[in-house]
Amino acid sequence: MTRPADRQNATDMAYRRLRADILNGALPAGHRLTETGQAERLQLSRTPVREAIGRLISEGFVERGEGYSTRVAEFASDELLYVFEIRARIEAYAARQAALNCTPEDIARLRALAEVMSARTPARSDADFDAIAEANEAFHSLLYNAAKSPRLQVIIAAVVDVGVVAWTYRSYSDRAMIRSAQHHEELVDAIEAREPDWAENVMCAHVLAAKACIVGPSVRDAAE
Amino acid sequence: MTRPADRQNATDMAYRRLRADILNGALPAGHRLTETGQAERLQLSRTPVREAIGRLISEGFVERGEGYSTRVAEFASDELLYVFEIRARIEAYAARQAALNCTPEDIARLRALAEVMSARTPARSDADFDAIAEANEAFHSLLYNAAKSPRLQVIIAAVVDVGVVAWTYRSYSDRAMIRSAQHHEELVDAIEAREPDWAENVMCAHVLAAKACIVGPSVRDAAE
DNA sequence: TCCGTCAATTTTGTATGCAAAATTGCTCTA
DNA sequence: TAGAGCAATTTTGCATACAAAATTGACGGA
Repeated sequence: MTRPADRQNATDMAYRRLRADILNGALPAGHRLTETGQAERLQLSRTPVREAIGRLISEGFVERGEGYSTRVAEFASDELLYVFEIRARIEAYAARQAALNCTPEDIARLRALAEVMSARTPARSDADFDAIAEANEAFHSLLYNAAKSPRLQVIIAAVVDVGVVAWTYRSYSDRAMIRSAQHHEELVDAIEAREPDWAENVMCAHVLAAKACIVGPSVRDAAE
Repeated sequence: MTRPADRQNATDMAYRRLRADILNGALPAGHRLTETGQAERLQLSRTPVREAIGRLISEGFVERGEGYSTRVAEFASDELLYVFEIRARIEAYAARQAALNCTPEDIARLRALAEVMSARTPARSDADFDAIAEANEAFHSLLYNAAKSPRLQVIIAAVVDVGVVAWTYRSYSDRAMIRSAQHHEELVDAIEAREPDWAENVMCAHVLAAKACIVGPSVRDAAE
């Protein structure tokens, strides 16, 4: 068995599974990772696991201490604040580029996703939450892809996913959820109007609003 | 020989050498990379070279096409513009954090570096150019480290180094060089004054000025 | 001459072997 | 019993072997 049957290489699979397990908490911060141990758990040899861990280290999800100590990275609470600050800037730029470059088809798809979110807001059931989260992810992905910059993809992988560690719409109040849905609609309007400044600032507000929902008002000013 | 004598592992060495060769043009954009070929060139086995190439791919310096085709990534000319736009935002944020977090020792070191640059400006010899470039790199590194965020390090590796592909002070006019030196001094002043907004905006201007020097006025508006 | 087909070579993906460094834990001594 | 020292195990880093996929090139037919 040199190649998994599902037409996808083992390294990528190991990377995705490890990252997913870190992000969803199955591998909690501080947990020790050994190549052999994970290889056994994922039913792979050391090589793909080793490469996956290498990528996760270079992206900051995993840390190497002194000696043979490889652990899931801890996120200092203010690190999460920084991440949102960086996200606000990067995603605002992506929105700006989208306003300049989006095709009409892209805009139609964005609008459809924004409407899904609005229709389900405020969420009242697990199905609502899941549908909103899914549409939200698709919305933001579409936006990143509209700014056709490989560099932007790398950055977003490094930053956005980290923010997601602690992220869930379930921590949003009804007001925050309604506002979030309105932000998405406003973004589409700004992009359709080809107003890069508008789009940029709405997106910036959107991310900073998310930050406030996640970290809570009590520590809101700690980063500054 | 399992460990190179110079107390540094082979994977990191391969990564640094490959990246350096890409950035300085020894491995030009579009050049095909094979694991075996580079392993032979760098006098290493395939494993560390493979891991290094994997990192370079995830950072966007190297691309995999269809099939067995692995090449040094091409930078579309507008990609370089995007990179400067992203840099302006990220580095401005780093400067902001520096204004908030720098220690007095950091500030003293920044000032010393800024003074080195000013003293050599405008550059009249290769020694001047080299000294300025070195001080400039040290200055910016110090700034990134002041914002103690691992995430920021990853982003900067992915973005800042790319901008350096085409970068050299030699393409600066005397006026631009003088302005650049003044920007550095102003940055230190803003940081010392603990004025995050001032630092942020000076840095933003600094990067956008660099963009104008690199890409030239003729294509200055192409990104927008 | 040009094009299709097939075999040889190249390249990548994965597994595994081996050595060095680090950790662990056991034993022996005081 | 507590602690120091040493041996066994674990873990990582690198090299290499092997299989599958892709490329290349040569050969033959039209």
